[in-house]
Amino acid sequence: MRIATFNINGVKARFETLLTWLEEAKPDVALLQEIKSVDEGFPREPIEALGYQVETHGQKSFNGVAILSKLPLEDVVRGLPGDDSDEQARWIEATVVGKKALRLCGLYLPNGNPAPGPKYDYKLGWMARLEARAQELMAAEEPFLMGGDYNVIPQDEDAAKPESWQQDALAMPATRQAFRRLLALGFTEAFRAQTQGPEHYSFWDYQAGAWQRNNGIRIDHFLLSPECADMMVKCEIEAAMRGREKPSDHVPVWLELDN
DNA sequence: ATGACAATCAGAGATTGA
Repeated sequence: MRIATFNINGVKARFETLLTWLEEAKPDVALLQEIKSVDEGFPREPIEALGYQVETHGQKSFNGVAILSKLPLEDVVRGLPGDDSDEQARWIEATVVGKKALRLCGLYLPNGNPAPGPKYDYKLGWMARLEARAQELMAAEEPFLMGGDYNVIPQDEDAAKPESWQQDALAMPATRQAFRRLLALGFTEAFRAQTQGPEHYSFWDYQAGAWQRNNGIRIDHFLLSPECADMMVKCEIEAAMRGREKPSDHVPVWLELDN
């Protein structure tokens, strides 16, 4: 099974890009972030026409996540548990039923800038809730993964210019510490399990020719439970998407599982 | 230190993003 995570930066603005990508790349499952659309505004029919089941968790203008799957999805959960007052749409879960059941979690972790401040507090609080939910899922000892835009630069090698991110919410010590705490629950960070070294990025800013200068950061990740990591075949970043017409500022990250 | 770029909502320019 080939699963992709892709922050599309607006499903309306990215509709043609998304549809072409689905037709050509043919993911079995796509975890989408920043759909920036309410559920009723999501272009469900043309995507269903390509053979996908579409499950969305949207909101007006900002955020919003979705799961597209060629195999049936069951037990959809919308919203990250732990704070009923949180109205931001950043989390969706579903079980994809193939030969084995696999729990999928799609996430759009808060940016957190400026830091320090209330937005950074929200980010760290969200990460604490994420850890709690991950711990619950781990306890089930069944295969699951969490994929999405983590807004975390895990290490200096994950940025072309790490010095310029030292004071940024994506790379500050407390952010990296919270990410390490998550990993310490027993996750495999899929990309780094197979590929080492610098110059592997999933985001390039629209500004200042970041793509042309390869001034990128790696912030889109797959975390695999032990039972899921056992099924991993490969994990790759589709960087070429950043050079196409009307690109998102993020590119897809691919995970292939033998399941 | 600031802005560069893009999307959204709205119908200009502020807000958000990373």
